Amino acid sequence: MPKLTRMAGSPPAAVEEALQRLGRNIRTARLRRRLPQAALAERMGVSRFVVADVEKGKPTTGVAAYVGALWVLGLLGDLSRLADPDRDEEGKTLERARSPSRARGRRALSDEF
Amino acid sequence: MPKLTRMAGSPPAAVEEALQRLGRNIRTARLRRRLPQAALAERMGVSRFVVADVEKGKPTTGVAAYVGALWVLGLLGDLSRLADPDRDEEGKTLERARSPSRARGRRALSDEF
DNA sequence: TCAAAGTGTTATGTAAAGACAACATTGAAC
DNA sequence: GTTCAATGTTGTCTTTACATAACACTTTGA
Repeated sequence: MPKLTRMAGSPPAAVEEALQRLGRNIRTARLRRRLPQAALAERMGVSRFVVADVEKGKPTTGVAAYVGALWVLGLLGDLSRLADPDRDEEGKTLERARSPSRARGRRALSDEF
Repeated sequence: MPKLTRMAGSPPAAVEEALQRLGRNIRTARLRRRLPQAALAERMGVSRFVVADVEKGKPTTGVAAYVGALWVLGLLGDLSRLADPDRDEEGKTLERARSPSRARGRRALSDEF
């Protein structure tokens, strides 16, 4: 990836913090299971450095590394509720009586920050 | 990344499905908000192709893209519960009366699948 | 129906993700 | 304390993620 995109290079504080917390949580779960980084890495099929990056919350690391770690640790279940349409109350409100397969027409979220 | 790691290249079905569902959920949330891929991408500071990849659940795409999309859509809150140590019951059980900062000693999860 | 906007697809170039290696540092077990 | 495994750090090399651009296809709003 060229130039380091804004999101990956210097993400907004909220995104950065969310990733760091996720990394810490994964580390906590790993330590509780008495699993060295290298062992977790082996089960994921990556090098131990990727696990270290995940635990640091590195934004440029691939999703598969994060999700794979959750999988090995048996914590994949929580992921299913992420952005769950059934729980997206604001989304349900915005979607007034229609489900288009493309985003056309006036945009609900066009310029509010 | 050389060779396309096992996790990123051909993830276990559970991981692949989890990513695809997440991608679909993000897409649903975007459509409900009447936001074209390009507009979401612009707010994230990436190209529209990255958004398309996220919605497909592409495993090699950076986490920041996924989390950034959730952020723009106002769905970052759900992420904080991912791998939450307080909710990791199995982890709490395994951690019998200690919190090491390194994984040493007999491993709890060493060869069970 | 039909035009315009949204989305998908393909191709090319570039900069970084991830592997691997070697060494330093840290902390748990004894 | 001492030892040794776990983790952090640095550096090189290969492969690929992402940007950009051009074009085809599809949906929807008028």
